[in-house]
Amino acid sequence: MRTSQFFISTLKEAPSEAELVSHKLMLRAGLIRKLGSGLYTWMPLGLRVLRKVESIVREEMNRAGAVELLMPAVQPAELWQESGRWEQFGPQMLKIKDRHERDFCFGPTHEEVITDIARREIRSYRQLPLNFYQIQTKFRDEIRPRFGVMRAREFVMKDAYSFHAGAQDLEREYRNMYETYARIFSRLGLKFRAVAADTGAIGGTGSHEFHVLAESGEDAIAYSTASEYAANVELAEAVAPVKTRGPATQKMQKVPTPGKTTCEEVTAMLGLPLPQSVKALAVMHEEQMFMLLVRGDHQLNETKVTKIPGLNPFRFATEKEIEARIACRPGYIGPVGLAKEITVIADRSVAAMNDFTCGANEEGYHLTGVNFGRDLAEPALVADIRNAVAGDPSPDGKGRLEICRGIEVGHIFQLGSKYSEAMKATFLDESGKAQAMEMGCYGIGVSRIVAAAVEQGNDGRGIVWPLPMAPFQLAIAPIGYRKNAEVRNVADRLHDEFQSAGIEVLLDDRDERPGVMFADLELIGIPRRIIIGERGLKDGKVEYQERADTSARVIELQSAPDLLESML
RNA sequence: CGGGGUGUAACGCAGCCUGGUAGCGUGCCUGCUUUGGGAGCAGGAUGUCGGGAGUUCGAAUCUCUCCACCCCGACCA
Repeated sequence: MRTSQFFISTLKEAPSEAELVSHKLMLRAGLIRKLGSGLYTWMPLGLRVLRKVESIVREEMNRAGAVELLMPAVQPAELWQESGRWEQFGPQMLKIKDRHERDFCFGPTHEEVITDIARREIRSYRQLPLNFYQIQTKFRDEIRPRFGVMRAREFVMKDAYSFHAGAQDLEREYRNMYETYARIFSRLGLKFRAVAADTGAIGGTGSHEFHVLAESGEDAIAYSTASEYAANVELAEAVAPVKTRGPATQKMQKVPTPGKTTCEEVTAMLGLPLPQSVKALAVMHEEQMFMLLVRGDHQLNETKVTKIPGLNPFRFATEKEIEARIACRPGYIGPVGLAKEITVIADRSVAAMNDFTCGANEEGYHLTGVNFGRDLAEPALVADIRNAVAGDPSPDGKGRLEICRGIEVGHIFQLGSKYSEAMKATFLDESGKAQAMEMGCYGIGVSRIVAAAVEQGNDGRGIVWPLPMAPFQLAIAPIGYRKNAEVRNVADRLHDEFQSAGIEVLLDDRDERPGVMFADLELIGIPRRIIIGERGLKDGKVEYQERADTSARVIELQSAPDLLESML
């Protein structure tokens, strides 16, 4: 490929809307262009990268025994009403009407469509198991699209759905997909980690997320330093502290804390350590109020709270509700002397505290030296309601937890029979009895992978692609292409040789000055380049440099075929 | 959705407070020179100043309204 026949459009400065490195670089390198919020054109150069990812995903899915198909992006409402998700999916689903005023949606996912296929096509256990997949554009109307194609509304996804005669076989395929995903991300050259995950809205039993590790990732991952344990912080169990509660050693005292409403402010003022304080949060389930207690240095985990019976769904109490039921302004509320109808739920670590500090239920005052059993009743319920933090014991009992950040690029679920039952996808088993199929589903954010790779691989000069994702494997940069016939001839010859050997080579025949060429080639991140100049050619030499190298090395023009050899 | 911010040339920005008919850098076009790290000189093109309404002799600038985009958003009780 020659630049003159291709399209490269780089920017010296990134558009101001871009915040993240990957977003900036993808715009500057001309990989993508924005059309609207969360809507991006994949420019020719970016599309080459996207296709690379797709084809690796496709190869590995095929190798794993999955079968590719392609479902419509636009789906009739009836299917979604049948599964109950037409309403449930909420505003994230783009709903549209056709000319007959019939309801459709632009598919955010395809469980319904594939289950419909399965119930029509699969009748016998003899046809099972099956794993169908597609690589396709999805649309999810995100509340806040951001970071370019990292969280776009329209994006490319590989989604696979498997069907099984029993739970055991589902588990087998789940493991198969787990291994396949690990192989895919390894082949893509990404640093990643598989973590246990919450099943979220899609439902089901077992679930793992695959995260590309990056500081800018939107998800926090807790992992053990001493074992394979890794989980999304949403899910990671914050185990009970090893230390049990100590005896009460202080008298409860009411101390004035005017204007100090946060645990940080109160402990700072009183000269106490932050972990000695308790944060009280008033939440509502319908008309009932609950008070949740977490240690001052901990954070509430809403997902965990939702799992407490009787608290799904819950919301935070308004200022008015707090004043009506506790007779106190927010900022000073606490569990002591609370009305009986307010249920107190304490985090495990709070339950193990003695002599703690909390709000006094009186504006401008907090209590110190508070102890359960003496100053107030034991909490009605002790549960895990906080986020795990670095230093917590690992839930598997091996080592301690560390926290890192990741970008979710894959997610696998054991769905069970949720959809097959709702949509009556049954098969006849060996005894001729109709049974609901067991299902699994497996997603990969293909377009997000591209952004994640840039996030993981970049330097001051631009993108550093993992070799398998690079838009071209080799660049030829001739200096004085138009002016010097010998330079031109050598460049053309090498281009043709490499190209016919199957190397994806880009010949920069724009006749730009060297600085411009180098800057562009480095920005777009082509992993290897050969520089051809009059100077070196006199001695039969050219230069070779890899993207990560700081300087080029001079090689014999004669040895170019060896170089080619090494690339194949 | 709530809060904050920004919309001026392809990109980055100034001008707005204090109203007087739009500018800088980069990029783009032409010519000459140059050619090993984003060239120099000379010449040139490009703006519904986000849209609409209003105030005014006069609006990028003031007022109202709509739109788009960006950032933050459990709580810190």
